[in-house]
Amino acid sequence: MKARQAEPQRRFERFERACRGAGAKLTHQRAVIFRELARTSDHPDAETIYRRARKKIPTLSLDTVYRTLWLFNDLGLITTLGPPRARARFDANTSPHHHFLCTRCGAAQDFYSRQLDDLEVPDEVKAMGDIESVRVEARGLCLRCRERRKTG
Amino acid sequence: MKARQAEPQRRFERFERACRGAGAKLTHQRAVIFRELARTSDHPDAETIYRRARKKIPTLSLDTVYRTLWLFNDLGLITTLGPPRARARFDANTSPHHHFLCTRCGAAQDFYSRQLDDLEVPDEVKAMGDIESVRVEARGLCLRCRERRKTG
DNA sequence: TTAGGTGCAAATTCTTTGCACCCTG
DNA sequence: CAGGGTGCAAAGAATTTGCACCTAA
Repeated sequence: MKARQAEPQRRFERFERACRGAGAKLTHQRAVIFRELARTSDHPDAETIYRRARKKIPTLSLDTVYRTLWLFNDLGLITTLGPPRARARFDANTSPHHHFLCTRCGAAQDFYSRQLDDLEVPDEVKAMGDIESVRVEARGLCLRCRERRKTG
Repeated sequence: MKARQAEPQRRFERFERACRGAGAKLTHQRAVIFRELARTSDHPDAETIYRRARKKIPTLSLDTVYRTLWLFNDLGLITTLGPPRARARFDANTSPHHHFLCTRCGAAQDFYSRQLDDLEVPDEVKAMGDIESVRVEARGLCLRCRERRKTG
């Protein structure tokens, strides 16, 4: 686990390539923000990243952090926890089920699978706390958005 | 799939029991909001539920919807998509991995499992769109929060 | 009756935008 | 040097809170 996380350099090179490939400039801010996110595994929010990055760039502004993070997200360099562009979303279905989330529009669909309901997680995870539920989250472009991409 | 969702009555009874059990009053607003959420599987946000519930109770206010939803969440009657009390959270780890989320404090931890990386989802899901990733999301009380619950 | 619940309005918190200046390519 | 990027300040969303009245138990 430690070993897998110790690849900041590799990630940074990937970041450079992605920026160049997309014609996005490689600014100091972007580099610092990316490194700050790549060095941790605690899934920080924008405010937290802002606080940390300011130690390197005291003049950095929070809105730049937001813009930069969503750019990275669009470039496929990072992802978000939970539904994309999240605000709180609720689910009254308390029976075991799983989710498909559209990365473009955020739409969610339930799906069912006996096999997935009984998934075993590693002991390592059981040691993180008292597990209440285990669900599968599939992400991708939903049919409607795939259609739209072709059209508009 | 249809069959499993067609249990609004059962859900509603569960809702009544949970309210009574917790000493929470069974108000008209709560009943309507719960039913509105239980009847759908589209994982609406608070605003959407508000719009729908207003057809039944035109004087309903948005803040009541919020209060009610979080109450239901605390009673274990509903859950949220993604991290609890969500604001956007970011992840620069693009290698296959999975998440443990604390339902109390929202903390996230990564975990790894070759076996879970290769999870197969039902064909039904592949028909929902172009799947980009499949991850496992385990939820529960993290060690720190479990400790706190005992103490304070 | 009465404690908890609701609606309203105002306050917060979180995120996005417009614009003038700056810097990478 | 040109066009995208940044910082600032202000706007806009989303969510929460204080308070007086209302209602289920």
